[in-house]
Amino acid sequence: MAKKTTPPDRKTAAATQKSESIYDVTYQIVRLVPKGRVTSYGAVAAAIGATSGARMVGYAMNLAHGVKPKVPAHRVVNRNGMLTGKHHFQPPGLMEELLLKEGVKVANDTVVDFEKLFWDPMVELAPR
DNA sequence: AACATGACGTCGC
DNA sequence: AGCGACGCCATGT
Repeated sequence: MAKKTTPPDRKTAAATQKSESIYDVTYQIVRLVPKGRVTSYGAVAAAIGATSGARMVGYAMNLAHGVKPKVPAHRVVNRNGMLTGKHHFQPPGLMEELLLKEGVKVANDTVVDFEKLFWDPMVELAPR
C-alpha cells in the first residue's frame, strides 16, 4: 500500500519566495525617500540592482497598496517627473495632493523642479 | 511552456 | 519635438 512518497501538503507559494523579494527591497528604498523629495522608478531599480527593472518597481508599487508600513509611492515618479501612477491611486489625484502637502509642487501631472527634488537612493545610500 | 500585460526607459523616425 | 516600437524582468492566464 502506500506506494510512492506522499507529497506533503505544500501550500502554493509557501516556500517559493525567500526572505526578501524584489518588492520588499523596493518598498524599503521608497520608504527611505525623505518628505518633500521624489525619486524615479529607474533610480530605485538601479538601487536594488535591477537597473533595467524599472517596470518591476512600478509593479511593486501596485502591490504596495495596503502594505505596512505605508509606502510613499506618491514620491515615486517616472524619469520625466510625471505622475504616471496617479491613476492607480484612490482616488486619482491623491498622489498630487500628497506631494503638494509635502511641499512638492505639481503642474500638469508633473513634478516641478523634479531634478532639484530628485532623491537618488544610489547616491544617498552609496558609500563614498 | 508560451503568450500577453505592466505605476519604465531608451532608441528611431 | 511628438509618436511608435523594442527591450527588461516578473506575474498571471
